[in-house]
Amino acid sequence: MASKETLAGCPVQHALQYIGGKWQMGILWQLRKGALRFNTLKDALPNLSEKVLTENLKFFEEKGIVSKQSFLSVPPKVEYRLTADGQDLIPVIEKIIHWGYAHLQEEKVKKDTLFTPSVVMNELQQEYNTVEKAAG
Amino acid sequence: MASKETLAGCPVQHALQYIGGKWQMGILWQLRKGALRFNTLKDALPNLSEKVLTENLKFFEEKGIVSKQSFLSVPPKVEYRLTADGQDLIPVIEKIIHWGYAHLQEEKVKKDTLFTPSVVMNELQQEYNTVEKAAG
DNA sequence: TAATTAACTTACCTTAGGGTAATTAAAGGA
DNA sequence: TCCTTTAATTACCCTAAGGTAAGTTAATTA
Repeated sequence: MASKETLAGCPVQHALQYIGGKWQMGILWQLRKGALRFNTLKDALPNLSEKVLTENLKFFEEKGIVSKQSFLSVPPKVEYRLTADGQDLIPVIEKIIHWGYAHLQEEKVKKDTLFTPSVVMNELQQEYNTVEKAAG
Repeated sequence: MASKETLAGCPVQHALQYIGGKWQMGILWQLRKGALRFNTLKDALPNLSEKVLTENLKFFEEKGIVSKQSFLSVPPKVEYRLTADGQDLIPVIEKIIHWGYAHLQEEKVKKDTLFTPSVVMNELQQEYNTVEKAAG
């Protein structure tokens, strides 16, 4: 996540530092409601490895998007939460998720449209009926 | 741009196909007002190479985000424009640019804040006074 | 005849993001 | 004594995105 330092003069490139990575939006989205522990976060995002999660959290922390709270205990307990700047990203991510959701449905419906369009629609709506499941 | 086919079931990953690339938002943003020729697009986005522009336009076309119109002439003339689906992405990109712009200013101001905060602010506002310049 | 033009294509290289798997710390429990 | 737990770190590897530079096309123009 070192190359993300460059081209900071452009709003687009700047924003891309925080949302362009494969797991970045997923992580931030999970944190939108409050603090989460490392493993909770990890479990919420299947296929996300510990290494990548650590990397991303460290980057977010350095950039002031996420804050970290370590409890001195054994085994360790660490909580992550969004800073004010991080919170500002949530509506942005929300908009992206909405677009993705809408056009994902569109795509799936196009493929099956010759068969059972309404059935497909219902399946999709059940599958994605909560925004909870939208990121990850 | 081949790996972007995978993980299509997640709205976030789906959207990332179209906005996660270094130049994707810049290209789409330039096209927001109407058709542009290949070289016009290229000139509007400094440091974007022809190869990468071609790759991205081809991808967008395959995905139905951008449409292409070739005029049979020598030298060739080709125009690109957003499809309806592509247009849907503009408000999303707009939101991203707004966030990037705001937090870019914040960052720069933090660095120089001990010296001439109001001067810095003015410079920044002049530098970025048009949304035109926001993407690229 | 040679140069210019627009929109590519091709070949090559570099890098960084991400994946996999093993290892670490210290305390408490079986 | 060994295992478990949590939050990392470390050492790899692989791939794809992107950068660089040169070549291609065919008609027009100097």
